[in-house]
Amino acid sequence: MKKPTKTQYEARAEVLKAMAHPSRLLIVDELAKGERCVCELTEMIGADVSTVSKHLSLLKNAGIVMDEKRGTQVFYTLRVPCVVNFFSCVEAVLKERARIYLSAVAG
Amino acid sequence: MKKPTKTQYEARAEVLKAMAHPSRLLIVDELAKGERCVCELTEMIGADVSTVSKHLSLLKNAGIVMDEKRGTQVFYTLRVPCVVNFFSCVEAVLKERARIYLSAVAG
DNA sequence: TTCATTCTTGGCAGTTTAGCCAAATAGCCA
DNA sequence: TGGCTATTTGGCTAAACTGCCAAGAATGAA
Repeated sequence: MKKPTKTQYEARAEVLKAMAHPSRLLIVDELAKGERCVCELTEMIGADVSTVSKHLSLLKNAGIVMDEKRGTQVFYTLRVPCVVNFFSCVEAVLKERARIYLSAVAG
Repeated sequence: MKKPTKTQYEARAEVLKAMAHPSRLLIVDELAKGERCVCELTEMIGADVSTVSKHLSLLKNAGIVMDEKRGTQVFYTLRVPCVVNFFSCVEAVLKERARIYLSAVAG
């Protein structure tokens, strides 16, 4: 990887943006355990089905998940499981942020 | 890590959202090589200084970078270097996406 | 066919984000 | 102090995002 172009950064940003939403992170986290239908995810998230469906289609367009229709249900799975690894680093950032906050309070 | 709460997913999303922008990805990529002042980053990005400054302050609030003022210049560094590791997985997603696209074209 | 279920799509209102310019702030030097 | 450079902040507009409801499409059962 030499020097990514502007377009490459845009493509990368698109992938990250697809994950940068609480409900979509919950979806990814849940799919890491195995396939789930839209109805199951909808119940977990507690939003309108149409909202969840749009989140899923966004993740699908980003290339992160894939879907498979079986009967009236649609099951989603992670297409690129490595995205789950983001969490540990994100947690590290959050810990760091807590540290900053505490040291600011302590003066 | 048992079962992240809604608030935890929101915090995580905030971190990812901070990275989900082409210019901010470029910044992270560049800071991975070492500290840079605002002026250097501004030249690389090719946007108004004020715009770059806002991107940096966003990354800083997210806990991803930190700044140090020396003279009239402000130098930024990665506070949590592991974010650089996101790229390889993001690239995997992009490759997968290209594969989907090609198979769609091929029929 | 008709009905019920599951999911997707269209459309709308409210909120957030991006990027520019202008103005304010901070540090350095004469 | 005054001027110069580097950076941040405020304000504005345009664009993008979110979530709901309503409507449409697909499947299976009666």
